[in-house]
Amino acid sequence: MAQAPGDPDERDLEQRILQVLRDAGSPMKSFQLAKECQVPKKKLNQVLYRMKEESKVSLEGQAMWGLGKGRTEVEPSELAQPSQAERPQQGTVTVPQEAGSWLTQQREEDIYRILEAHGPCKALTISQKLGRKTAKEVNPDLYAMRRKHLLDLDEKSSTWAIYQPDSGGRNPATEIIYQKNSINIICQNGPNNHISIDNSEAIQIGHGNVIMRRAASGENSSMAPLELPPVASADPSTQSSPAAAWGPQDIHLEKSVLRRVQIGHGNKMNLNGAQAKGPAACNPLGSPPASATAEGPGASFEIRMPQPGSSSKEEMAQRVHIGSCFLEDIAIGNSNRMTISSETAGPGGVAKE
Amino acid sequence: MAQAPGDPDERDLEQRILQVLRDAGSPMKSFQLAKECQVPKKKLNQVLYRMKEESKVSLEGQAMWGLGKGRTEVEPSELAQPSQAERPQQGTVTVPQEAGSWLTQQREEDIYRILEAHGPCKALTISQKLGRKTAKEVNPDLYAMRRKHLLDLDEKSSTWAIYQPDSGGRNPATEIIYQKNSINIICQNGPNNHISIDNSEAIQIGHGNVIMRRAASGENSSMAPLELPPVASADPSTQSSPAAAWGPQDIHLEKSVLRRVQIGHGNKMNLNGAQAKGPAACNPLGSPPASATAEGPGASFEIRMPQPGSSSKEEMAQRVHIGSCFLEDIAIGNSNRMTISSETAGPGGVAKE
DNA sequence: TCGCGCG
DNA sequence: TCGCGCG
Repeated sequence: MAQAPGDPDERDLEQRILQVLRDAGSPMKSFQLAKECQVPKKKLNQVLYRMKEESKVSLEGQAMWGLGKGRTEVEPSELAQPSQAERPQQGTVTVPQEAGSWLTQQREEDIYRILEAHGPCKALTISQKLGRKTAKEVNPDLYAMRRKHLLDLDEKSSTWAIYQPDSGGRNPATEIIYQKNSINIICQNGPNNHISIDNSEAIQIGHGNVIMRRAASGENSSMAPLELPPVASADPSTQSSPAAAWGPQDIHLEKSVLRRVQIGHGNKMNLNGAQAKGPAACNPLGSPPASATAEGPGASFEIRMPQPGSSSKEEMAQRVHIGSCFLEDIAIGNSNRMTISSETAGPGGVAKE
Repeated sequence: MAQAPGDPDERDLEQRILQVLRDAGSPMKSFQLAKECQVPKKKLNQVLYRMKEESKVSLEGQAMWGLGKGRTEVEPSELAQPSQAERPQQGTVTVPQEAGSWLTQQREEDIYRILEAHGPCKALTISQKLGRKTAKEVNPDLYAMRRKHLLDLDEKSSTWAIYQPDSGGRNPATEIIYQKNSINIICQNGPNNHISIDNSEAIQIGHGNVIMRRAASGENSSMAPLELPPVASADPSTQSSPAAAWGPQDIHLEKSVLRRVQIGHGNKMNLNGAQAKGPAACNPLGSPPASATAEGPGASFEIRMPQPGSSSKEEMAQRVHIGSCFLEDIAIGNSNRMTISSETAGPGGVAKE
């Protein structure tokens, strides 16, 4: 059978590989092994991967090889019975189960921390911060970490970053409704809707919300008071709102500047003498939020969720994600009320009711 | 330069590739192309990947090639200026930017739906459910979807599944609960809880919480005011909120600046007077806004998890993640109330009452 | 299992 | 850029 190497050259190479790995005492990169054994890397890999199947060697990281569990030509059946606590008999220290997985773990944590501290960067940069010289030295780990969904590679810029699973929609469809207007009414009936809002102000998301805004002083209310009368009539005595009718919410906010926002059902918001000022949120991300601050009355979204059966089975869920946002005076939920009475909003401003 | 193919064979092959793709009218697998062009796949790929750099072809899925954006030798500079609305002049229908990405999208959605409905399965199974015969036919898409973190491959069992980013901790190290504040009450009973809060102040997470804040003047009360009245009973008189109706919450905050925020159901928030500083709100992304803790009364977390016995079953869950955020006067949960009466919180405070 | 183009 | 073993 092809069980045995068959080719004498391969048998010889196999022994050389084992010897080199034993001498090294630690896992080695395949290119180093190829150099030591004086064979082309392709030939080496052919043998290495076969030896891996036979548990003679193990693949620690990408292109990183160590001695496997079976250090000699041991029958798998023999290994199956762990006899006693008599394992570490051939040197090789201890290393119970997974040969160099601890080292792999350490390397991955190092990489993770670098990306945490430094932000996205190229493989070469990561390597240098680890005291290495070439991207090649970290690429195996990087790609392995991508496979584990720890990292993400932007293939256009060859930039690695910590993978933020929330930033992208789960579903590959990922519909995005982009809004930037003064008054918007969006009705969603289907499931899996996704709304992305950017740089907005005075927002209501949900059912039957009300914003009462009485912008005083300032600019004479450059864009009209903005009053949004009760929508879904969800105001039967102010509060006895039948929460049962409300549907689930899945809210995802990212890279946004939000002010005086209500997200939920049956909310109310009273703003007296609002303060549109502020340091324009200091641009939390990078792209300028500038437009939103134009002190327009803001945008208003009115979202109607499925309401399949009316009652709340397991549907009454809220999923909220807020990332890289600047939020101020926000209410997210059901039956919220917000009253803001601020005077002397900005510096110098002395608004007396 | 090596810009031009140079090798006449390659030029010839290139033309054949383009002709075959044009005749086909849709993207083709590279092995099909190799058969049509009668060249080894390696040679074909060498040319295809070079042509890809020149935008003559595009890689739709893995090993799936289509005609690229630049159907001829168009200089990138020419494409850079979109002149007018005069784009689609070279035939090839419209297809503004991405050639066959729509097909890719369709295939990915099909795969996603199969895994959604059927649960984890092997590539062969997926292929068969798509009406194909071999795993080979879906593997390119599967691996591409793994790279996008849409799918996960269990390499031991060769099983594909929809990637659930929540199931594993982000950090390879493991879960970290990091707390460093004056008042912390954390109760977690449910499984798979994960809480990460950074640089917080006056936080309430849970149901039926109340924040009463009346920060007066500058220093004076650097740590005291914050009162946390009864929580559990949720004050039924005032609210009569049927907590049983409230559903689970899944909240994720990250890299955000939050002020006076309520997240939950039936909350109340009263703010009288000005708000805290301003500039601390800058830079929510880069280095942590450590200043937030400077003189804040600390953070308080009150989390009520599933409540095994009483009301709803396991539904009454809250999942909250807050990371790298600047938070100020936050209420997350149900039936919260927040009253903030601060005057002249800014510099040169002049406390009034 | 396969995506592979690799110099 | 590179992980590549590929039959």
